Amino acid sequence: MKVKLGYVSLSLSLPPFKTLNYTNYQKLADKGLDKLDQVIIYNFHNLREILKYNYANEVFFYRLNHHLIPLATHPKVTFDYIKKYQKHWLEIGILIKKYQIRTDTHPDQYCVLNSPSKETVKSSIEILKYNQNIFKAMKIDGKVILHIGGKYSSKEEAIKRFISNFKKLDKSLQNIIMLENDDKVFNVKDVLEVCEELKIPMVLDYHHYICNNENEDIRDYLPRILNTWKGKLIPKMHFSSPKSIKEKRSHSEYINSADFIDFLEILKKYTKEVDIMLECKAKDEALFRLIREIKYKTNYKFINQTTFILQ
DNA sequence: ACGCGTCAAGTACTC
DNA sequence: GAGTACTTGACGCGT
Repeated sequence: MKVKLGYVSLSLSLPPFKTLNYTNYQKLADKGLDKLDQVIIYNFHNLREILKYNYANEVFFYRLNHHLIPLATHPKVTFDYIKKYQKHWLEIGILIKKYQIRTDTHPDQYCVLNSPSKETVKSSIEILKYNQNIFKAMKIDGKVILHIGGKYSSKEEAIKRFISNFKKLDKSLQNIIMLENDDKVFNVKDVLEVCEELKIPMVLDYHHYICNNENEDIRDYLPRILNTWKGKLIPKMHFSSPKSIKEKRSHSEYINSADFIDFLEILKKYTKEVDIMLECKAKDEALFRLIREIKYKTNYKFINQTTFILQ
Protein backbone atom coordinates (compact mmCIF):
# COMPACT_ATOMS: atom_id res chain seq x y z
CA MET A 1 0.00 0.00 0.00
CA LYS A 2 1.23 3.43 -0.96
CA VAL A 3 0.58 6.09 1.68
CA LYS A 4 0.86 9.82 1.22
CA LEU A 5 0.60 12.10 4.24
CA GLY A 6 -0.60 15.66 4.47
CA TYR A 7 -1.36 18.41 6.94
CA VAL A 8 -3.85 21.19 7.46
CA SER A 9 -3.67 24.88 6.69
CA LEU A 10 -0.66 26.27 8.52
CA SER A 11 3.00 25.46 8.84
CA LEU A 12 4.52 26.19 12.22
CA SER A 13 7.63 27.37 10.37
CA LEU A 14 5.79 30.09 8.48
CA PRO A 15 3.60 33.02 9.51
CA PRO A 16 -0.16 32.52 9.89
CA PHE A 17 -2.83 33.92 7.63
CA LYS A 18 -4.39 37.28 8.40
CA THR A 19 -8.06 37.84 8.99
CA LEU A 20 -10.45 40.75 9.12
CA ASN A 21 -13.75 40.34 10.87
CA TYR A 22 -16.91 42.25 10.12
CA THR A 23 -16.82 44.41 13.25
CA ASN A 24 -13.33 45.65 12.52
CA TYR A 25 -14.14 45.99 8.85
CA GLN A 26 -17.05 48.28 9.74
CA LYS A 27 -14.94 50.34 12.12
CA LEU A 28 -12.67 51.19 9.19
CA ALA A 29 -15.61 52.68 7.30
CA ASP A 30 -14.52 53.68 3.77
CA LYS A 31 -11.05 52.27 4.39
CA GLY A 32 -12.50 48.81 5.03
CA LEU A 33 -12.19 47.55 1.48
CA ASP A 34 -8.58 48.77 1.27
CA LYS A 35 -7.71 46.91 4.42
CA LEU A 36 -9.49 43.83 3.13
CA ASP A 37 -7.48 44.09 -0.08
CA GLN A 38 -4.23 44.27 1.91
CA VAL A 39 -5.18 41.20 3.92
CA ILE A 40 -6.09 39.24 0.80
CA ILE A 41 -2.88 40.18 -0.99
CA TYR A 42 -0.92 39.16 2.08
CA ASN A 43 -2.75 35.84 2.29
CA PHE A 44 -2.05 35.06 -1.36
CA HIS A 45 1.60 35.75 -0.73
CA ASN A 46 1.51 33.59 2.38
CA LEU A 47 -0.17 30.73 0.57
CA ARG A 48 2.42 30.82 -2.21
CA GLU A 49 5.12 30.57 0.47
CA ILE A 50 3.36 27.63 2.12
CA LEU A 51 3.09 25.82 -1.20
CA LYS A 52 6.79 26.40 -1.88
CA TYR A 53 7.59 25.20 1.62
CA ASN A 54 5.47 22.09 1.06
CA TYR A 55 7.27 21.32 -2.16
CA ALA A 56 10.68 21.91 -0.59
CA ASN A 57 9.74 19.47 2.15
CA GLU A 58 8.03 17.07 -0.24
CA VAL A 59 4.57 17.51 1.18
CA PHE A 60 2.08 16.75 -1.57
CA PHE A 61 -1.18 16.75 0.31
CA TYR A 62 -2.50 19.92 1.88
CA ARG A 63 -5.76 21.45 3.06
CA LEU A 64 -6.32 25.09 2.21
CA ASN A 65 -7.16 27.54 4.93
CA HIS A 66 -10.66 28.56 3.95
CA HIS A 67 -10.24 32.03 5.43
CA LEU A 68 -7.92 32.94 2.61
CA ILE A 69 -10.47 35.57 1.60
CA PRO A 70 -12.03 37.02 4.78
CA LEU A 71 -15.70 38.01 4.55
CA ALA A 72 -15.99 36.40 1.11
CA THR A 73 -19.40 34.99 1.98
CA HIS A 74 -20.57 37.72 4.33
CA PRO A 75 -24.03 38.87 3.23
CA LYS A 76 -23.28 42.52 3.92
CA VAL A 77 -19.89 42.72 2.25
CA THR A 78 -19.86 42.41 -1.51
CA PHE A 79 -16.59 42.61 -3.32
CA ASP A 80 -14.95 40.88 -6.22
CA TYR A 81 -12.60 38.25 -4.87
CA ILE A 82 -12.20 36.35 -8.14
CA LYS A 83 -11.62 38.62 -11.15
CA LYS A 84 -9.73 41.28 -9.24
CA TYR A 85 -7.27 38.64 -8.02
CA GLN A 86 -7.28 36.48 -11.13
CA LYS A 87 -3.51 36.78 -11.47
CA HIS A 88 -3.03 35.55 -7.89
CA TRP A 89 -5.49 32.68 -8.25
CA LEU A 90 -3.78 31.51 -11.41
CA GLU A 91 -0.36 31.75 -9.80
CA ILE A 92 -1.52 29.65 -6.87
CA GLY A 93 -3.17 27.18 -9.22
CA ILE A 94 -0.01 26.88 -11.28
CA LEU A 95 2.06 26.17 -8.17
CA ILE A 96 -0.40 23.52 -6.97
CA LYS A 97 -0.34 21.81 -10.36
CA LYS A 98 3.40 22.16 -10.84
CA TYR A 99 4.14 20.74 -7.41
CA GLN A 100 1.35 18.16 -7.76
CA ILE A 101 -0.11 18.92 -4.37
CA ARG A 102 -3.48 17.37 -3.70
CA THR A 103 -5.59 20.19 -2.33
CA ASP A 104 -8.92 20.24 -0.55
CA THR A 105 -10.96 22.48 1.70
CA HIS A 106 -13.09 21.90 4.78
CA PRO A 107 -15.59 24.65 5.69
CA ASP A 108 -16.11 25.43 9.35
CA GLN A 109 -19.15 24.75 11.49
CA TYR A 110 -21.37 27.31 9.78
CA CYS A 111 -21.80 25.30 6.63
CA VAL A 112 -24.81 23.18 7.55
CA LEU A 113 -26.61 21.86 4.50
CA ASN A 114 -29.20 19.91 6.48
CA SER A 115 -30.41 22.74 8.72
CA PRO A 116 -34.17 23.22 9.08
CA SER A 117 -33.54 26.95 8.71
CA LYS A 118 -33.78 28.11 5.11
CA GLU A 119 -31.40 31.00 5.83
CA THR A 120 -28.78 28.65 7.21
CA VAL A 121 -29.06 26.38 4.17
CA LYS A 122 -28.83 29.37 1.88
CA SER A 123 -25.68 30.71 3.52
CA SER A 124 -24.24 27.20 3.55
CA ILE A 125 -24.71 27.01 -0.21
CA GLU A 126 -22.95 30.36 -0.51
CA ILE A 127 -19.99 28.88 1.36
CA LEU A 128 -19.95 25.90 -0.98
CA LYS A 129 -20.07 28.21 -3.99
CA TYR A 130 -17.16 30.21 -2.58
CA ASN A 131 -15.16 27.00 -2.49
CA GLN A 132 -16.22 26.15 -6.02
CA ASN A 133 -15.36 29.64 -7.25
CA ILE A 134 -11.86 29.57 -5.88
CA PHE A 135 -11.15 26.12 -7.31
CA LYS A 136 -12.36 27.37 -10.67
CA ALA A 137 -10.24 30.51 -10.44
CA MET A 138 -7.19 28.38 -9.66
CA LYS A 139 -8.15 25.95 -12.42
CA ILE A 140 -7.67 22.98 -10.13
CA ASP A 141 -9.87 20.00 -9.25
CA GLY A 142 -10.25 20.76 -5.55
CA LYS A 143 -12.78 19.03 -3.35
CA VAL A 144 -14.78 20.23 -0.35
CA ILE A 145 -15.09 17.93 2.63
CA LEU A 146 -18.34 18.34 4.51
CA HIS A 147 -20.12 16.88 7.49
CA ILE A 148 -23.78 15.95 7.29
CA GLY A 149 -24.61 18.62 9.87
CA GLY A 150 -26.89 18.81 12.88
CA LYS A 151 -29.14 16.16 14.38
CA TYR A 152 -32.16 18.27 15.39
CA SER A 153 -33.68 15.54 17.60
CA SER A 154 -34.11 13.09 14.72
CA LYS A 155 -31.12 11.66 12.96
CA GLU A 156 -33.27 10.06 10.29
CA GLU A 157 -35.03 13.30 9.42
CA ALA A 158 -31.71 15.14 9.49
CA ILE A 159 -30.24 12.68 6.98
CA LYS A 160 -33.30 12.88 4.75
CA ARG A 161 -33.02 16.66 4.74
CA PHE A 162 -29.34 16.45 3.85
CA ILE A 163 -30.04 14.18 0.90
CA SER A 164 -32.91 16.29 -0.32
CA ASN A 165 -30.94 19.54 -0.06
CA PHE A 166 -27.91 17.94 -1.71
CA LYS A 167 -29.99 16.81 -4.67
CA LYS A 168 -31.20 20.38 -5.17
CA LEU A 169 -27.65 21.66 -5.66
CA ASP A 170 -26.21 22.26 -9.10
CA LYS A 171 -24.53 19.16 -10.48
CA SER A 172 -21.24 21.02 -10.69
CA LEU A 173 -21.46 21.77 -6.96
CA GLN A 174 -22.45 18.20 -6.09
CA ASN A 175 -19.38 17.00 -7.95
CA ILE A 176 -16.92 18.69 -5.61
CA ILE A 177 -18.47 17.51 -2.32
CA MET A 178 -17.26 14.59 -0.24
CA LEU A 179 -18.62 13.58 3.16
CA GLU A 180 -16.82 12.82 6.39
CA ASN A 181 -18.09 10.99 9.48
CA ASP A 182 -18.20 13.21 12.55
CA ASP A 183 -17.30 12.67 16.20
CA LYS A 184 -20.73 13.13 17.77
CA VAL A 185 -23.72 12.41 15.57
CA PHE A 186 -23.23 10.90 12.13
CA ASN A 187 -21.06 7.83 12.43
CA VAL A 188 -19.33 5.74 9.78
CA LYS A 189 -22.45 3.74 8.96
CA ASP A 190 -24.68 6.84 8.61
CA VAL A 191 -22.27 8.69 6.36
CA LEU A 192 -21.46 5.62 4.29
CA GLU A 193 -25.12 5.03 3.52
CA VAL A 194 -25.57 8.65 2.45
CA CYS A 195 -22.45 8.52 0.27
CA GLU A 196 -23.63 5.31 -1.37
CA GLU A 197 -27.01 6.79 -2.12
CA LEU A 198 -25.59 10.05 -3.49
CA LYS A 199 -22.68 8.29 -5.20
CA ILE A 200 -20.07 10.56 -3.64
CA PRO A 201 -16.79 9.61 -1.93
CA MET A 202 -16.62 9.10 1.82
CA VAL A 203 -13.68 10.46 3.78
CA LEU A 204 -13.13 8.20 6.76
CA ASP A 205 -12.00 10.13 9.82
CA TYR A 206 -10.47 7.47 12.03
CA HIS A 207 -10.39 9.67 15.11
CA HIS A 208 -14.09 10.45 14.73
CA TYR A 209 -14.76 6.76 14.28
CA ILE A 210 -13.03 6.11 17.62
CA CYS A 211 -15.14 8.85 19.27
CA ASN A 212 -18.43 7.95 17.65
CA ASN A 213 -19.24 4.31 16.91
CA GLU A 214 -21.66 1.56 17.86
CA ASN A 215 -18.89 -0.94 18.56
CA GLU A 216 -18.71 -1.81 14.91
CA ASP A 217 -15.47 -3.17 13.51
CA ILE A 218 -13.98 -0.76 11.02
CA ARG A 219 -12.85 -3.76 8.94
CA ASP A 220 -16.50 -4.47 8.14
CA TYR A 221 -16.88 -1.03 6.62
CA LEU A 222 -13.58 -0.43 4.86
CA PRO A 223 -14.49 -2.27 1.64
CA ARG A 224 -17.64 -0.20 1.22
CA ILE A 225 -15.94 3.07 2.18
CA LEU A 226 -13.18 2.44 -0.33
CA ASN A 227 -15.74 1.46 -2.92
CA THR A 228 -17.20 4.99 -2.85
CA TRP A 229 -13.87 6.11 -4.36
CA LYS A 230 -13.72 3.53 -7.13
CA GLY A 231 -13.06 5.04 -10.51
CA LYS A 232 -12.79 8.51 -9.04
CA LEU A 233 -9.77 9.42 -6.96
CA ILE A 234 -7.19 8.01 -4.60
CA PRO A 235 -9.07 7.41 -1.31
CA LYS A 236 -8.58 10.09 1.28
CA MET A 237 -8.76 9.66 5.04
CA HIS A 238 -8.21 11.73 8.16
CA PHE A 239 -6.20 10.68 11.15
CA SER A 240 -5.51 12.35 14.47
CA SER A 241 -4.91 11.33 18.05
CA PRO A 242 -7.01 12.30 21.08
CA LYS A 243 -5.61 14.99 23.34
CA SER A 244 -6.12 12.78 26.40
CA ILE A 245 -8.40 10.03 27.66
CA LYS A 246 -10.59 12.65 29.28
CA GLU A 247 -10.62 15.00 26.31
CA LYS A 248 -10.77 12.29 23.72
CA ARG A 249 -12.59 14.38 21.16
CA SER A 250 -9.99 17.14 21.07
CA HIS A 251 -7.06 16.82 18.73
CA SER A 252 -3.68 16.18 20.24
CA GLU A 253 -0.53 18.10 19.39
CA TYR A 254 1.01 15.07 17.72
CA ILE A 255 0.10 11.68 16.30
CA ASN A 256 0.47 8.55 18.36
CA SER A 257 2.66 6.64 15.92
CA ALA A 258 1.88 3.19 17.35
CA ASP A 259 -1.86 3.75 16.79
CA PHE A 260 -1.16 5.09 13.34
CA ILE A 261 0.94 2.10 12.34
CA ASP A 262 -1.74 -0.25 13.69
CA PHE A 263 -4.29 1.52 11.53
CA LEU A 264 -2.09 1.22 8.43
CA GLU A 265 -1.62 -2.48 9.06
CA ILE A 266 -5.40 -2.92 9.05
CA LEU A 267 -5.90 -0.67 6.07
CA LYS A 268 -3.34 -2.33 3.81
CA LYS A 269 -5.56 -5.37 3.32
CA TYR A 270 -8.20 -3.18 1.70
CA THR A 271 -6.51 -0.68 -0.60
CA LYS A 272 -3.40 -0.26 -2.72
CA GLU A 273 -3.22 3.47 -2.16
CA VAL A 274 -4.41 6.07 0.36
CA ASP A 275 -3.81 9.74 1.13
CA ILE A 276 -4.02 10.54 4.83
CA MET A 277 -4.55 14.02 6.21
CA LEU A 278 -3.16 14.49 9.71
CA GLU A 279 -5.14 16.88 11.87
CA CYS A 280 -2.87 17.98 14.69
CA LYS A 281 -2.29 21.12 16.67
CA ALA A 282 1.38 20.87 15.74
CA LYS A 283 0.50 20.88 12.02
CA ASP A 284 3.46 20.05 9.78
CA GLU A 285 5.68 19.42 12.79
CA ALA A 286 3.37 16.56 13.74
CA LEU A 287 3.70 15.19 10.22
CA PHE A 288 7.50 15.34 10.30
CA ARG A 289 7.69 13.81 13.77
CA LEU A 290 5.38 10.97 12.75
CA ILE A 291 7.59 10.26 9.74
CA ARG A 292 10.70 10.10 11.96
CA GLU A 293 8.96 7.61 14.22
CA ILE A 294 7.68 5.50 11.33
CA LYS A 295 11.19 5.34 9.89
CA TYR A 296 12.52 4.20 13.26
CA LYS A 297 9.75 1.70 14.02
CA THR A 298 9.07 0.11 10.66
CA ASN A 299 10.77 -0.97 7.47
CA TYR A 300 8.35 0.92 5.26
CA LYS A 301 9.98 2.03 2.07
CA PHE A 302 10.03 5.79 1.62
CA ILE A 303 9.59 7.16 -1.89
CA ASN A 304 10.02 10.72 -0.65
CA GLN A 305 9.76 12.61 2.66
CA THR A 306 6.02 12.03 3.08
CA THR A 307 5.19 9.07 0.86
CA PHE A 308 6.00 5.46 1.61
CA ILE A 309 5.08 1.93 0.76
CA LEU A 310 4.28 -0.91 3.12
CA GLN A 311 4.07 -4.53 2.06
C1' DA B 1 5.50 43.44 24.21
C1' DC B 2 1.74 41.08 26.22
C1' DG B 3 -2.81 39.78 27.90
C1' DC B 4 -7.50 39.85 27.20
C1' DG B 5 -12.04 40.39 25.06
C1' DT B 6 -14.03 39.91 20.76
C1' DC B 7 -15.34 37.92 16.43
C1' DA B 8 -21.13 36.96 11.18
C1' DA B 9 -22.72 32.77 11.07
C1' DG B 10 -24.90 26.82 13.79
C1' DT B 11 -25.46 23.05 16.80
C1' DA B 12 -25.19 20.44 20.89
C1' DC B 13 -23.70 19.79 25.06
C1' DT B 14 -22.68 21.07 30.23
C1' DC B 15 -23.51 23.59 34.25
C1' DG C 1 -29.88 30.77 30.06
C1' DA C 2 -25.01 31.33 29.80
C1' DG C 3 -20.76 29.22 28.57
C1' DT C 4 -18.03 26.27 25.66
C1' DA C 5 -16.24 23.33 21.97
C1' DC C 6 -15.95 22.46 17.36
C1' DT C 7 -12.07 25.27 14.07
C1' DT C 8 -7.63 27.53 11.00
C1' DG C 9 -7.15 31.25 16.53
C1' DA C 10 -6.17 36.12 14.83
C1' DC C 11 -7.09 41.13 15.66
C1' DG C 12 -7.38 45.32 18.13
C1' DC C 13 -7.20 47.59 22.15
C1' DG C 14 -5.54 48.66 26.62
C1' DT C 15 -1.92 48.26 29.60
